[in-house]
Amino acid sequence: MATLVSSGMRDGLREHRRKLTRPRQAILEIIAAADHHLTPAEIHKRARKKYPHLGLVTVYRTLDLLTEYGYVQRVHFSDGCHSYIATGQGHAHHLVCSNCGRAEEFEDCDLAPLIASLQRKTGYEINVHMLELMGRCPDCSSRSPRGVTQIRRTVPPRNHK
Amino acid sequence: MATLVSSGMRDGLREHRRKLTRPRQAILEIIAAADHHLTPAEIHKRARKKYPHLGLVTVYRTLDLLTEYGYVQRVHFSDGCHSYIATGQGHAHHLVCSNCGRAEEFEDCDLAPLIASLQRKTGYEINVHMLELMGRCPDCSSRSPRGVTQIRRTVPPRNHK
DNA sequence: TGCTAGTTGAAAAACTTTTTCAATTAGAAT
DNA sequence: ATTCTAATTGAAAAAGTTTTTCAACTAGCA
Repeated sequence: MATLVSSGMRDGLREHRRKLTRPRQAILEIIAAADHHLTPAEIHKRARKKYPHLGLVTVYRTLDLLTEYGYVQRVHFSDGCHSYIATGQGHAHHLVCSNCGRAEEFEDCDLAPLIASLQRKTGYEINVHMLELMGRCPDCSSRSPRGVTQIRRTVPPRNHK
Repeated sequence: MATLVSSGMRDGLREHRRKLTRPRQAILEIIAAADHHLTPAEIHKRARKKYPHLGLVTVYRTLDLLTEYGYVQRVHFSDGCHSYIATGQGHAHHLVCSNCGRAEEFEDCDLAPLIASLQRKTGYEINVHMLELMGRCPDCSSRSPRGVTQIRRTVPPRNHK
């Protein structure tokens, strides 16, 4: 598994004359192994366990690189902070559980009709979109139907700043 | 016009036992008069011309308040920065021109079918969404069809940070 | 006119993200 | 294996935005 990550990534990086370093491996492995989105700080903390030397700056740089090459995706939050999540195949958006942080991916094309209709109505050439959806996942919904008791919170509730 | 802004706002604020102060008037007037989204820093700069004492902290606090009560809306950018724009009637999203910053509003209900379909597919109770669309508006498109020459740029090109 | 809760501004703090730069290292060539 | 070189790293500092603190101030009501 770690091998898959590494070999797939090595090839991808080679095409761009980029190197597969231990820090980069550590970071991608953390993200690939996570079951939900992670902040740069959290990624740093986790990756340090495997590679204690790792600096936060490298995490940021690596996340930029991985995002650019499509290995991970940025998740935007309304407070302006970002989290990162491994990329599935060809998907582009996430529906994140506001309680446990679990994320479902959905396809870009679900948004296509809306964009097409708006382009027609407004005359804009729409080329960038950012969509984030949040809500309670089925598990969290059934565990606390009133939204009061929160049984397993795996995501920092508030400012992950 | 300024009167309309003030009187409408005074009533709204009174309901919440909030005061209509000079700083708040100045800030809302700036946003209402603008033809496109403004960053807190830009709002601060402009509002200072009318009310030189104004501190940036007050701008942030006022923007939170105005957003909460629905007088303005936050526009999210992928770099994590925010801009603010006056709220139209019942609209909820914006399509922002990446060249000149002009913004079109479109209705929340345009997004409803997508959300309904995702709720059905995933079982999530979706209660928060954030959608930002960007592209070239018709004017900017026709002025520089190749996207090379940019004739009137009224928005800071890059990091408004 | 006075009272009081709400508001303000300045300074400092809190954070996230970026820049700089000397030291290090992966990967290709030898 | 060894060498070479461009890419990469980490530490520190800088750059930004946004929040917190707190004493002074003020809008709105009695």
